[in-house]
Amino acid sequence: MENYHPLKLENQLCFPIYVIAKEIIGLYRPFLDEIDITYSQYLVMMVLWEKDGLTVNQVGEKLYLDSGTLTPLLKRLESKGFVIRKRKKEDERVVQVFLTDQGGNLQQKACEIPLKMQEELNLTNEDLLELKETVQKILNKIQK
Amino acid sequence: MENYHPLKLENQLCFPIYVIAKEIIGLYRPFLDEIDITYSQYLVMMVLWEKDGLTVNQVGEKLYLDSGTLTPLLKRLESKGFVIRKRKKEDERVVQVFLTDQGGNLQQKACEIPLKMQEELNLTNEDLLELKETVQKILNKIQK
DNA sequence: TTAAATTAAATTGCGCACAATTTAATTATT
DNA sequence: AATAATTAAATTGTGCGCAATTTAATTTAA
Repeated sequence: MENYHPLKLENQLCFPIYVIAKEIIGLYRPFLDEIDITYSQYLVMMVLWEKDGLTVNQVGEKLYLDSGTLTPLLKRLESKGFVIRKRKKEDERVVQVFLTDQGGNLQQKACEIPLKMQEELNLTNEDLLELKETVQKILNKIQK
Repeated sequence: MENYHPLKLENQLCFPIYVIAKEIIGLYRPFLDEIDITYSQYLVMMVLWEKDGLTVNQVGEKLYLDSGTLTPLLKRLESKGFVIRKRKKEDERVVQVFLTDQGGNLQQKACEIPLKMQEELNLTNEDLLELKETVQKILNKIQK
């Protein structure tokens, strides 16, 4: 019987998760290219489609991203015309992010993406649910 | 009963995977800082500890990375003294990557990391196995 | 055996992701 | 009211990650 080698790639937990995340994001790419946004930008847009006018901090809390990532990302979304960034009158430190009309309309174009991705992944609902539940369970543990 | 919203963040599959990968890599960081490598560099070192002298292509196949990522990464590992890159005599297009003594010795310093990470994650063996199996299952499906 | 096609790595360019620092505004203290 | 502490975003710097192109070596075909 072979020894257990904790430093072998095949025995790593994080590696397959890291790979699968990259691979799935890669599958998104052709669909997202069509609407001219990246995966990270898509996440930001989803957050704003759910609730418009959030601050940079609030977006970051939902996506686990900091201002070092979000500031330039939001500027790119702004230069594409999907959002505008406005400093709050009551507190000039705070920047709120608002959807433009174009940014709002993008949701209609994006709404086919989840279905297309489901076809792309071609997983059973059980597999999907199992994965989501397991990952969520771990995530909750890590972040407690 | 609420409608199902395919564009809501909470209904995304990839997002929690992407977050969990980032979070776990973040937990590795303090341990990897001690031996002065990044997570990606750690993956490359694990590959080389398993089999020394692989080509850039072979490392890339194992880690799902291309030369655009690996060439600069390997140069950084080389400048730290952990590997050396040598073009093959028989085929000058091919670059082989070899561990230096320092690179080989690093394995002894790294071997406590998996255990420390397991403590950090504080997951039951069942959780770990469940996650790994589910992720591997999906990964196999995606890459067929 | 020269020309064409292929291959491996390197390069270029862009967009994250994050640590650390800076800037500017606000709030809390003295 | 002036100072100190805190806060939000922006900035700086480093290192991926990947698409697209380039360079150089090798192989295949004409």
